[in-house]
Amino acid sequence: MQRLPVCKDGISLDYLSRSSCYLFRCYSVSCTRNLGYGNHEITREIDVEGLFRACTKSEDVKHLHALLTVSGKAKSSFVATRLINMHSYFGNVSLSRYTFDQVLDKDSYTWNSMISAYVRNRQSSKAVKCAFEMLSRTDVRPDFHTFPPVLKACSALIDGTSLHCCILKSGLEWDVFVASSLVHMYCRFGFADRAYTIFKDMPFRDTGCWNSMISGFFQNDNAKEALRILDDMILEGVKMDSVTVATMLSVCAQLNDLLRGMLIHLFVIKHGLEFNVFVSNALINMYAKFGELKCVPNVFDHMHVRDIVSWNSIIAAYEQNNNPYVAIKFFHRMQVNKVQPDLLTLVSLSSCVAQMKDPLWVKSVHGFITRKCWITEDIVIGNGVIDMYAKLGITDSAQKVFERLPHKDVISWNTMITGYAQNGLAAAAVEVYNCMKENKDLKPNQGTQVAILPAYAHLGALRDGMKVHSQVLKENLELDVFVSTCLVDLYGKCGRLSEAISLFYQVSRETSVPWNTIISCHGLHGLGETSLKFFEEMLNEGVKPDHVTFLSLLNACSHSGLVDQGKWCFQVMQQEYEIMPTLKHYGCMVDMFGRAGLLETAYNFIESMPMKPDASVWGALLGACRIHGNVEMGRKASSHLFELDSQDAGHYVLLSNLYANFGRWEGVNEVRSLARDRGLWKTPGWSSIELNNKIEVFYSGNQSHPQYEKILEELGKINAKIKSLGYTPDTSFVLQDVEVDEKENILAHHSERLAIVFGILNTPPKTCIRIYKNLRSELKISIDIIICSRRKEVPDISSVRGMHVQGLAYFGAVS
DNA sequence: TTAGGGTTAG
Repeated sequence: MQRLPVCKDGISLDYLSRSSCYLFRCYSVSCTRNLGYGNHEITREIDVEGLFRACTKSEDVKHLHALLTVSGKAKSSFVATRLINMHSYFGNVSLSRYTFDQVLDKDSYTWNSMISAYVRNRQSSKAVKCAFEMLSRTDVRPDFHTFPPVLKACSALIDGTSLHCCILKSGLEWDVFVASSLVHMYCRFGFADRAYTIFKDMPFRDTGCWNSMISGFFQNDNAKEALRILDDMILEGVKMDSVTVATMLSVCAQLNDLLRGMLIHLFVIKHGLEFNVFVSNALINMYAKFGELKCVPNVFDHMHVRDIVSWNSIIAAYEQNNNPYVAIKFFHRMQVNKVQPDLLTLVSLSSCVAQMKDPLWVKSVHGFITRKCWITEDIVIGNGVIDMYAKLGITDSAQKVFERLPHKDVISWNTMITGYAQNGLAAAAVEVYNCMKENKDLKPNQGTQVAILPAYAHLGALRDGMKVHSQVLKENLELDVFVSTCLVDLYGKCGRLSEAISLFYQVSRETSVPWNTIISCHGLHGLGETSLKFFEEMLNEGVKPDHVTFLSLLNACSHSGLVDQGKWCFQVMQQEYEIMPTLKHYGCMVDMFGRAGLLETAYNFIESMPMKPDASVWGALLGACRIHGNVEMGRKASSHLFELDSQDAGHYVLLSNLYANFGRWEGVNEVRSLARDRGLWKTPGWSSIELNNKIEVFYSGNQSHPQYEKILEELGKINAKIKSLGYTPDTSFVLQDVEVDEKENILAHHSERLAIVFGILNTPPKTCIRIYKNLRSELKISIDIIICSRRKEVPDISSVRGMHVQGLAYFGAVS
């Protein structure tokens, strides 16, 4: 229905053609009766006109087509042209072509209609091909109607410029429709200046032409110039119409000018344009971009006619403002209204599912998209599905969809890299990034940098991260707030806090995100006081903290033993900023009390929680029990943990370690066999070091490294040396029931030691050696270790940022 | 009879 021109403004087709409808029904009945005798005939063309108007669905046209074929009328150019149009309105473009091919005396109307039929059904290349076929003929001439639709359809500029030549030859370039279409086409290919030259020289400009130029500048990211053209338009006394208004609403969104947008909304109401479906859709989009969700349902509910774009817009409005549940409600309403979702509906829907993290929705959404074959049709939806799987943590499905994409663009790669990085699989993210760099047709962009930098930060791969930094500087992206925040995070996590701070002060600090980053990385390195100072500065600059800010602060307090300050943060968050604590906030509090040895307080705190504590909360308590050696409390925490999440090997390891510390080996064996029965094994610990652009990974006891013998020899020497300096190994870290000698041996061959020695062997003296260890990832710190035993320097501990205390203890740096 | 310019995307 919506495709029919009479429905353009939402007027019912039935209303317009009630009389014709009656005629069509009578005619059909009489034809069906007479078909066997072959004595019926449509006599007057005016009857055909009425019959076409009576067609309300695809079947009507097919029926009428059959009748006209029987009567021999379908081949006449007059009737065929209408059939071509009617079939194309209902999306049956192949039937349009069939009708077209049957006509012997094709006139310009027939050709123009066929071209428009292709354009109407988005078959651009066929439209252009058909136009060139027409131009090559001598029996028909192109006219004012020929070029506008073809220019709209030009899928490559080469077609556009050759068509421009044809237009010049035919002398049609001053027709206002033709020239406007040229303006539109050149703008579409990014040649706004060329379009403007044509526009300027036009002897007469109608509103449509001004609209083409305004939208042209807007689409070329030049909203300011679009605004200037609008001013010129008003100066020349040309009135804004619904198209101008719809375009200008998008321009306001791009210019970040809500006030102007609202003034246009007033204009819309004053001039009765609010019932135009395009204008209302544009209003919804504008308010959504400004996050003004209050205005959105008002506009939507007042619409008389809603099309698929209206539904998509309101769904996207809530989806983009992190309100997936309301978005889904509108999706259900759309289904109740029997509006079929299209590709863009599903793009928004997959993002909603990603936000809701609802595994039940994932399969039905992916299944629906697959049935429609949309993944092969459009890259955006493929990227959406990858993102959906990645956000739910199902990275292997994301990878499968990614591999099967027929064409991958930069965003597909960025989405895959981000997907791995955000699921803690930084090494996989780096692998994808390296593959991407091998593809010479792809140019990594700002999104790529934002995707890979957190992965490097997570791995502690400072050198690789710095390479990205140099790329950022080359491309003048250092002022981009997303990129620079990632760089602050990278330098911060890798212990280069002074660099992080100087970068931080170069960034725009209007939102909480850069503040959260700088607070968090100081917290990670045990500089909780500094984190609190940054928080104070943030408040002084008038930036509103969010739940992440408080998470970073609580983490900082926890790592620095600032219990009172942590309690203060927890209180301020709720009372002053009305942020309800989540499980993560509770987890941080428990961790903070636990680390400070306040195990009873931590336990009581859990008991007082208004929600059911999850595995991370009990895990924090268990971790604290392990540090402070409280077996009884540890058992309590474990029983809750095993009940909540019996599949996480880490919980078993923690409890087993706790028993081991007290020499309660029967407890150790019990827990270990429990874990084995459930098919759980401890994640092997590994350490890595970056050397000569290569990351070397070491596992404890792994003898496969080519330098293993050399490393072992050097390690023996160092161990002997530090022992002679008075270092006693803390064998309580060895959680196996073996003799003390053997415990020392195990300790001496921990993966981080192997990596450090490899570093010593392969770098010149006084080089800073940076080790990354996977099992301490909850601290997310890189380990700066100064090897004092070899360098004969006593490190000033306060200057060694990002120091891994346990690592330093190994080599006697702290006694 | 046939035509241009507008709204939704990661």
